[in-house]
Amino acid sequence: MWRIDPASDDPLYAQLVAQVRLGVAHGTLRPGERLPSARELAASLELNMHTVLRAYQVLRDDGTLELRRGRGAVVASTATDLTDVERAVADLAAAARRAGLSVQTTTTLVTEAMHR
Amino acid sequence: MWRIDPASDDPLYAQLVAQVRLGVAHGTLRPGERLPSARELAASLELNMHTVLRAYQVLRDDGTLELRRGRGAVVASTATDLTDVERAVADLAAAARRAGLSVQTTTTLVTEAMHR
DNA sequence: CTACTTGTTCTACGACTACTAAAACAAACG
DNA sequence: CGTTTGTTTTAGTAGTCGTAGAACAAGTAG
Repeated sequence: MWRIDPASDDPLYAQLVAQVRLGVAHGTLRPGERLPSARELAASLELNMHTVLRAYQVLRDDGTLELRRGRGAVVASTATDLTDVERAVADLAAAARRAGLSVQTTTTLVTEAMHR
Repeated sequence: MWRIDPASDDPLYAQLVAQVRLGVAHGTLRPGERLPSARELAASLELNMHTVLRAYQVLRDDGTLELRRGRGAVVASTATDLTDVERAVADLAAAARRAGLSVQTTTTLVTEAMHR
């Protein structure tokens, strides 16, 4: 885990957010599991503590993580079954690729569909 | 068409990009059709010409539009059938909503799935 | 050919975001 | 108790977003 690309267009904190979300969605990160502390993760990734903390705070506001002083960041207990979603995602990816759609156009379509 | 929200978190040019992409995907904008000139659209939306032009340039680099001086912005001829994609998008949106996933997490999953 | 339209390029500015940095603080842990 | 860890504050640099004005080049239309 924790593959950060400083040269990416996406902000560093957003990359962390996406990775945690994917980990939780895929079951790699299980509810109750503890993530590295902000200082620890920042040191190992050669980032600033605030950058890591910002990602953690986004995920806390999102309901994905629970943050407490002295304990650190813990994955919240969501416990939803994502098999349907995973299959739908795979189907969409295949259809979009077949149609020659870009990733951006595809996510734009998804965002629009979910905003209704 | 052309509903811009200056208070949105998304940049103005990104909103324009998304709307053109959706228009092309849904068939509202057909290949060969001409979009308003950058100055014209900027005036009617009360934006700066550069903001509109930036959106047009993103779409040109994307292959969605063709830009030529004196003529303006024209929808490129892609002509792909999107019925499969539309159905897959609707299925995914339903599954994600059923699982209680946020729009962001869902698009993150889609992005990841298409990057493989 | 001429006049007009339209995209292209350049410089510049103010506002905001992203990231880093150092420090001090408060709550929970062992 | 001391340690760990998130929280908050202040500060600086770099980059993006949007606006603005101007000049330029390649097409279009008459």
